[in-house]
Order: sequence, then structure tokens, then C-alpha cells
Amino acid sequence: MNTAPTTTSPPSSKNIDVWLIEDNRHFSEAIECILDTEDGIQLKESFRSAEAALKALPKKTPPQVIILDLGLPGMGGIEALPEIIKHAPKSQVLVLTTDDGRSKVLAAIANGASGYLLKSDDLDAIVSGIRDIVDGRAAINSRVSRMILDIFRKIPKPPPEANLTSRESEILCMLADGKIKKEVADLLGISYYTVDTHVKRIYKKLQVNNLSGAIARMSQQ
Amino acid sequence: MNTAPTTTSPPSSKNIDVWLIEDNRHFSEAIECILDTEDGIQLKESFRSAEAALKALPKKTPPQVIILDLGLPGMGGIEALPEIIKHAPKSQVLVLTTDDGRSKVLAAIANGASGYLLKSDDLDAIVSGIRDIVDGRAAINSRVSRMILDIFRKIPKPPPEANLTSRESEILCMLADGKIKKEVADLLGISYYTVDTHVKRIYKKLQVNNLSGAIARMSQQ
DNA sequence: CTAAACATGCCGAGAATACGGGATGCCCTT
DNA sequence: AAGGGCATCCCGTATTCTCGGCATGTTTAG
Repeated sequence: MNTAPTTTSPPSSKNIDVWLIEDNRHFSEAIECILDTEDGIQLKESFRSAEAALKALPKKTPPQVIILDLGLPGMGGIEALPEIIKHAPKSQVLVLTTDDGRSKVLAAIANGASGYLLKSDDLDAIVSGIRDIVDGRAAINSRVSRMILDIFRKIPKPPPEANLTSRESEILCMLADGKIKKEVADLLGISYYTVDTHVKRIYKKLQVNNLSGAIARMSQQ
Repeated sequence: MNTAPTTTSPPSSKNIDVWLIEDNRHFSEAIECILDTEDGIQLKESFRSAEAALKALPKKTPPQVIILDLGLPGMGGIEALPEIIKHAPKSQVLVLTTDDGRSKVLAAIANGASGYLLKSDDLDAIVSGIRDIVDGRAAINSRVSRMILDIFRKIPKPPPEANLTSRESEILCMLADGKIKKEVADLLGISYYTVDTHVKRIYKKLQVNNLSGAIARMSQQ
């Protein structure tokens, strides 16, 4: 995020070509209007559906930035994202939507969005967001940022350390690789029965009753 | 991020108390100066080391926002972060540093920072960042945002055409919970054989030959 | 329209697992 | 010396999986 014009914002060289995919007339007109008055940014195309944009992509020069609404009729924005990127790998997609639900945000990011702004944001934020994106920065609404941070924080939490002994962890790890007990036994140079016993204890400790549950417990926390 | 004053920024009710932990005189003075002129924000304390701040924390009322430099002499900002949060769980920490290295960013987030701004950012960005944070948003420099996005994107990416259908994913997910095929079948209201068939295809697609391998592939990439 | 992709259902044999026992030896702490 | 935790080994049985087929109906994309 940048709350004010970032000091490190170079003139972004030439003109920035932009496409807009937005079904809402009012909103798209507002954007068209503000981009028209903006120096160095040029709205080249405006589509009312993802299908229309995807159809146009192979025929025209892809823009640097594609502003994409998620709440599109027909093919939704999320589904369209991978397609867009497939056809225009060099274009950066700026998602612009009303929905700040966690799943949408995650899906958008996972599918390659470079920015995620909300329609409730100031229109100026869109302009700045476009410049951010072409300069290799991210344009993300601060509320969405917060959500991402919260999610992020929960991932790298390794410490709850199960009470597994190192031997047990070792065996569970190998099983999680898809190896079967027999293989593990051979690789460790111990008996199948030993592995089996270890696994039994792992299940007890982890309170599960099969390998799948144990692996899930392991790779999650 | 918010590139312009966020439209959804309410007056943030009362005064915002802020502490500053920064060893660089010039910089801390600059911040003190700009916060002094800022309405509704009050810089209550200013420390030159994490130790000093930690010593003061139990004695005074913790502020809403703590601005923390990472490049501190003695105890570094990263090490101080968990301590700060332990003693002042309600305070939000805004990291303000020159270092935008990936490891620092990740460490700061993992340790509970609510914001990450760079000293190269406009001073106004700090003010807006403070307001963002108390309003439950995140204050993150857009370059850092981009980095987080890039990292984020790599986690849930199935690089090969591991394209599981939604049904397949659903089933794999349930199996990863420790459920057995029969349970999954009952829960989905379909035949055991159907589940079995789906699983067979999952193995093919993921190039594994047992559940453990499939779950591992799923939860990692 | 046709082929492909998807979801669904079924069978059977052999492989692997789950889990209840029981046992031995080592090392560490009390 | 005793007890506990750990790693090791063994057995039998019931359960579950794996995987090879085969087959049908629906939806989708070309």
C-alpha cells in the first residue's frame, strides 16, 4: 500500500494501455471518464463481459493492465483470470470489485491478480493502482491487505509441535511422501512390525485412526 | 494499501495514542514533528531502543499504535515484536524500516505486525498508515505488498496440470480429513464405487498410488 | 452433431492397513 | 532398583484400499 504518492514512483516511461472489463454501465463510465483525464494512461478497450474480452485478446495487442470486475454475468471474473493470463501473460490484472470476501480475495491472488481494489475506494486509488502495478508494486485495498496479513500470519505457525518422537516424525514424514510401511521399514533397516507399532502410537498421539488423518494433522499445523 | 485517502476512513473516534521506537534521531524528530501537527494523533512516548520501550510497557498505558524500527541497536525490532505484543496485546505495531528484504517482511508479519512501511515512503503515508491500522486495515508499502502477493501466490499453486475437478477436490479434501471412502460416499450421498473411481482418477492425475501421496501433493503444492 | 470430459455405478482379487494383543532391551530419572 | 519412555520385534484378523476392467448418462466444447 501507499497512502500517498509513493516517492519511488518513476514517470513510468511511456503510455500505459489499459483494458476494462466491467458490466456495470455507471461504473465503467466513471472509470472511462477519470482515465480519460489522466495523463499517461489510456483506456484502449472496454468490455461488458469476460467472454468478450477473451475473444478480443488474441486479436489485439494485450494491454499492460486489465481492470477486471469479479461480479460479471456469465463467466465470472475469477474463472476468467487464468484464461486472461494464459492469453496475455504479460498483462497485469487489477481486480476491482465490491466483494472483499476471503475466498474471492484468495482465489484472485492465487489466480494471478496483481491488485485488488474495492469499488468503494476512491477513484484516484484506481489511477494510482494502475501506476503501482506497472511499476511492479501491488495495488491492494488496505482492508483486503489486512485480511491477507491475517491469513498469512496463520500459515507459518509451526510450533504447536506434536509430541511425536523424532523417530515417529521421521516415519510419518516418509509415509506422507507416499511410501508404504514396508518401504519405510526397508529404508530404515527395521522390521515392518516396528514401523507398524510406531504408526499405531502416532495415531494414538494424534488422535486419528488412519494415515490420512495423521498426514493432515502434520502438514497443517 | 490505499493509494489515496480511503473513502471509508471514519474520523476514528477519539485521539490515537502512539509510541515511537526509533534510534535514528533525525528520523524520529521528523516523525515527532509531523505527528504533532496531525489532528487526532498524539505521540505519547519516544524510545531509542526496544529495551527501553519494553521496560516502559508494564508501567504505562499501552498506546493503540506502536511505530517500530527494525534496525535497532541491541535487541532488534523483530525480536522485540513478540515481546511487545505479549505485554501489549491490544496495541498494533506498525513496522517502519528501510529493509524490505523478504525475510524481514515475513518475520515481521509472522510476529504480528499490522503494518509495514518503508522510510522511503512519504511521511504522509505514516499518518494514513496509523489511521488505517486503528481502523482494522493494514498499512503496507505497495512494493512490500507485491512481495507478499508473490509469495502468497506460490503456496497454493499446483504447477502441473494437476487439474482436479471440483468433485475430485471435494473428495480428496474429505479423505484428507481422515474420513474413509465409505464415509465420504455416505456424506455425499453417492456410492462407494463412485468415490473409489474418483480416487483412482485423482491418483492418475497426481501421479501417486495411494492416499498419503495424494494428500501430501495437495497440502503442499 | 460428435467427441470429450465429467460424474456416476459396479465387480473382484490381491495388497496394505488398523488394531488388539504380547515381548525384549536400552537409557534415564528417581 | 524400579519405573517410564522409547525403539525394536512378532502375530492374527477384520477392515480398507488399490487397481484392473466395464458401463451409463449428462454436460460441454468444437
